[in-house]
Amino acid sequence: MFLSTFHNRIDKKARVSVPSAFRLALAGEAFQGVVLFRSYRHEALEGCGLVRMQQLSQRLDQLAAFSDEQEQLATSIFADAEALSFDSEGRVTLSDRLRAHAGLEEEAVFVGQGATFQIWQPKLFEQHLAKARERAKAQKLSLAGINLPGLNPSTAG
Amino acid sequence: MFLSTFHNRIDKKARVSVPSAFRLALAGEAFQGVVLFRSYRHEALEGCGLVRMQQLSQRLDQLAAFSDEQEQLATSIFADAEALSFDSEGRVTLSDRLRAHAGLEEEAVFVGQGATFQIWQPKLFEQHLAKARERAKAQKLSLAGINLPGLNPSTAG
DNA sequence: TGGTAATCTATGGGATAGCATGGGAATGGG
DNA sequence: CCCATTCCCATGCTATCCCATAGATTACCA
Repeated sequence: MFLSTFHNRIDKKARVSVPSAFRLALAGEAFQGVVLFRSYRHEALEGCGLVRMQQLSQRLDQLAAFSDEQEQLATSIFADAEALSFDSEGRVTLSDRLRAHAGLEEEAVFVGQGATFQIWQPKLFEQHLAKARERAKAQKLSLAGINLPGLNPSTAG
Repeated sequence: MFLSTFHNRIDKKARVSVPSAFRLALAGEAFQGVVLFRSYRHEALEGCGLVRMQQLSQRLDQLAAFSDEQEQLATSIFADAEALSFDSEGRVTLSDRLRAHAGLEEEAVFVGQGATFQIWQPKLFEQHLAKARERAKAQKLSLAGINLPGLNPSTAG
């Protein structure tokens, strides 16, 4: 599981430490590294382990229940994705293409999303988070019967 | 289950003992620690075990991969949550971010909420409790038809 | 029943290991 | 032969581990 947010530096060689908590979440996988691709919705990167990408691939193969749009989306993700392995210190090197898309220069914010994570340029993430929080608060999040204290007003005691 | 209220000190290293009763409630889980996040509704922290978060993550993941709502919810919930493991004495270290949100300095009040718990700054909790009691009194709240001696005035002999 | 010993919880502080970070050396493809 | 990437080592900081103490409660035994 990817939880919390971490704030790391990108050095002159475009290397950045993947937070140890995230590395721990991937410790069981054969491929020691992360898969990164450009978010189609945000000026940010999406990331996960290789295992998840494989599962996604299988689901696409077996199920034809996806819409054309979704299939296209998935295809573009696979085409865009890069598998980056950890160096001995737990860092990965970001390509120019990835950095350009997310506006990454000297700092990166790693954002846990449960099964996946995102990488943001600090200022952009600040804006994004403010918006997300506001909307979440306004909408009384009640998706799929999810009931979380502090999110659903109805659970007040 | 998290029951009762406990009053513990926060030391200079921002460590605080999680009440042994709460640790006992989490004894069966693989991850020995707690997940904390900032409450939306209060100037306080919400807490639970990692298992609860994983269940949430799975439900969210199955629901609608790549949907806007899914992503927004994931950001609101998981980006803010921190998984803090117990040290050998059953303490956790609070981050600056968590402490700032709840106004925590030297003391913390752990408040059982059943499936979850809260952490409050003592004075703020006192105020919160007073308000909650007042409201309950005014509305003569009953728990959805549940008749519990000592809670429902009407049952008094 | 009373008194003492043992245990557990909460707390504090010092030592140590791990993490994030930076720079140089070796490697290999163009 | 040059440039870019990867590997390896050094460093400061912080978090974690480990030990010590005190108070309270519980267990035990006479």
